[in-house]
Amino acid sequence: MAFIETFAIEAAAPFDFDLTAQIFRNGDKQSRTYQEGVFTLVLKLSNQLVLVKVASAGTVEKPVISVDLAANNPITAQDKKTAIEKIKFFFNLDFELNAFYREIKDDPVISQIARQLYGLKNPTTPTVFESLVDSIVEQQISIKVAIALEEKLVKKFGDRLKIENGDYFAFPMPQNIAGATVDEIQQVGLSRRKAEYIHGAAQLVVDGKLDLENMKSNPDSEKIISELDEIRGIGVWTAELTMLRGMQKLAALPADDLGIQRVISRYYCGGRLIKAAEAREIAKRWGTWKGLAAFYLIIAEVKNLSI
DNA sequence: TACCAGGTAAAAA
DNA sequence: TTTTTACATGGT
Repeated sequence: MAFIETFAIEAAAPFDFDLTAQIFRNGDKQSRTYQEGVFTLVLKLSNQLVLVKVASAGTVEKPVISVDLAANNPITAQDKKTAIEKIKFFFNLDFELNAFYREIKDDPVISQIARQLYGLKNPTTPTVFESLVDSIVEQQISIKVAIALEEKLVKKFGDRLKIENGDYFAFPMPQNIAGATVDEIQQVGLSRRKAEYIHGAAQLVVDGKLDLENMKSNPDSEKIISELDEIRGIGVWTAELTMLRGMQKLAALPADDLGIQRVISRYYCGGRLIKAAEAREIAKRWGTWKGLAAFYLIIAEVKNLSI
């Protein structure tokens, strides 16, 4: 018999939960997905795994989400508190999107896209480590291949939660990865190099030599990039992607990314090939929200929005 | 079939 | 110092 906690969380308006959660609609049902209005993920809390289900319970202008926690052991007050913090961070619930919309109002291209994607937020990962590992996996390979490899990684090394007649998996902890051999990591289909990178990064976290969570509160982005860049297997692209996706650093723009170059070109340069420097130049007009603006362009491309 | 896809480190020039 | 290559997998 499972232990259940149900409650609601208010979010800063505007926020379109369903639009935001849509990027998970093809996600793995056993770890993270969005199906029929319900977003599901597994969180590793202090003493146990918890299955989290989130749905919209409000409107874009009066956003409220309902949260349903399910676990095999009693859910403590501390567990509930941590879960709320994680969910708030995951969807950036306290972030005021209007600050972004105000900054871009003089750019007709992005502001028109923003009108069509009104209330969209940039979801993150429950831990920075998860974004870092995902970013390494995604180096050089297509996003579809990367997702397939990430799913295998989660099921091979992530902790399993058996609940409600189903099996669910949390993203592997650093100690799960560091405790495995490079051979075992490579077996999910990664290159030898990437298996070494991921194992090495996990080992640094376990040894206390790399405090990824602490980087969230560091306002010096250049410092974070240079610190991550020193780690084997992590370059500027991986560092910036990790900051944008794992730390809610919405100013971070992975300008070396071919996909980001493509969407910037589609909406600003008529589709011709552009380089990172040109992408960064165009991004200057987005001020401190470069990464969030790029995220809007990516979603606009996926939805094939025109301006 | 061969080539490419949201890079990086190491080798070669 | 700058340029080229190996890397693993799945889609086209």
